[in-house]
Amino acid sequence: MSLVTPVRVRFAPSPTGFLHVGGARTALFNWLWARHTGGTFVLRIEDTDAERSTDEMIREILDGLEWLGIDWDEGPYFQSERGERHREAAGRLVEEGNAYPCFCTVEELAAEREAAIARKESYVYSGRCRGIAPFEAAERRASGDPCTIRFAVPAGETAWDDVVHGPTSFENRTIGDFIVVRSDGAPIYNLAVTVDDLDMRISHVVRGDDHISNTPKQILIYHALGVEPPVFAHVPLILGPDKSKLSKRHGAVAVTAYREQGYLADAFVNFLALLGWSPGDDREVMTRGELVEAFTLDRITGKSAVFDVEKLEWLNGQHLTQLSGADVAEVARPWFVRAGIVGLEELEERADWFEDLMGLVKTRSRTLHDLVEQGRPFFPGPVEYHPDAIEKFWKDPAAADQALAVAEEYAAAEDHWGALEAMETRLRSVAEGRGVPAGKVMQSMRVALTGQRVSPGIFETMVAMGPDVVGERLSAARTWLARRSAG
RNA sequence: GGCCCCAUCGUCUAGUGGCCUAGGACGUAGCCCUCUCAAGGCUAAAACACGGGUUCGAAUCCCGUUGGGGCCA
Repeated sequence: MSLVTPVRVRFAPSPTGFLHVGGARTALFNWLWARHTGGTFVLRIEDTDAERSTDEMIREILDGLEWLGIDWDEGPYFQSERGERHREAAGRLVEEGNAYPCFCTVEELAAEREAAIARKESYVYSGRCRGIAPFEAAERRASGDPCTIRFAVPAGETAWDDVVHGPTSFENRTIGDFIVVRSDGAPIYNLAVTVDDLDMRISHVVRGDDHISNTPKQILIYHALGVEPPVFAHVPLILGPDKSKLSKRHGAVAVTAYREQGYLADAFVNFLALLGWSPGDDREVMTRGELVEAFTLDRITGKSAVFDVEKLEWLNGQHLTQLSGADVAEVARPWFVRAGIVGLEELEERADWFEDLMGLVKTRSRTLHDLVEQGRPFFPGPVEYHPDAIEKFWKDPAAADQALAVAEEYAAAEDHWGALEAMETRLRSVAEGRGVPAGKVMQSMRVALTGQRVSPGIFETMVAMGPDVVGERLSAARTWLARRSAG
């Protein structure tokens, strides 16, 4: 990799769809490389397909990038505004004999194709319009004869040293004279991309594997334009669980769907980075800074990777656990508000309490949804007893009630809220005095207080709820149990 | 169909000729911890697609086969 030329990379999505997982990873790799090298990350919107491109999709893409924390240094540039440059380049290609007008009609081309198929050969354009003399071509164009502009592919081979795949080459005869400008004057993708990358002084083109077959054409254009092509790195695709290209069939298409599902941007970025890349040591849970520091293009794998949601969940849990209570509170706050559990003002008033609460529930949660469900019972209001919890700890209502009677007696007498060890010692002695196993008391309390079978330690739970709520919930639980045995 | 890419546990990967009786992670199973569940710790099952070469030696290099994927048609 050249140390002389500054690193300039780009992400060039076409706004015909959302920012999907594959696109996000391509963007991420470019971004990581730019940040790692102190280079420049350019954003370019390839909106030349006017019919399918929408402003809505542009907003969606920018929204997705923003969520992931992928910021750009230049742009967004819009390819649609660069038609003039594309046509200039095409003109130069024609002038210098590297491209020529082709007057073949759709029918003629179809005939050529069918003939090739009949001969069991692969179809490439015959190149017969190449023979038309320039003056004749000019005359026909002037008279309004419709034509496309085709690139005159030379004989030989086009090769490059792909950072990911190593030496890669295509025989030029398999490429065929390809169209660079349509008959309506619109520049074709390969021309537009090449001219844009050239004008934007892109040093490394990092993009999906699906562009490999476009690369020789682009290299040919670079050479015809008299410049050295950039470095290419073709990143393998991301596959669904069935190993086909990841698509809507496999669930979420837009990366922002993962935001809604309760994943942390940092965890998602970490996960994406590990899909097709590894730091070379055994690290897996990595911060954004660590990723930037460790990222190099030559460590990208050549093999496509399956998107594994379970690993994403685990990673998210890891990131959640590593965050401080305050940081978790920061991201979790809107989730609690949106769930209708509590108002934002109240959360801000009880900021310290909420941070402590998040500290308690974060290790038990993998997503922000889990966090909400874990945190819900800590807010005032009636508790719903979860069937699983009843089944597991209140199977015998009489025994549960007996345990709760002990719990009530203990809680009423407890005056050292906050001293966890002392609280436990006391509960154990009260329970022992009543001949009820302490574990039984704690488990029954868990259901009474949270309605769930999973919660933080019972004493931490009590402290977080406070004596009043605990008292209320214990008696409510006994009433409920009594009614249940009666009915 | 043509061209191109790829091939290590179910999944993500380490591995660039000897350090590999193939390492880590997710997931799975078990154990420890324990008031529940996580987290944490320990353990187990689990892979070099196949066939030929090259080499004293191959997961690593070459060829072929098979399989998967992409692009074009």
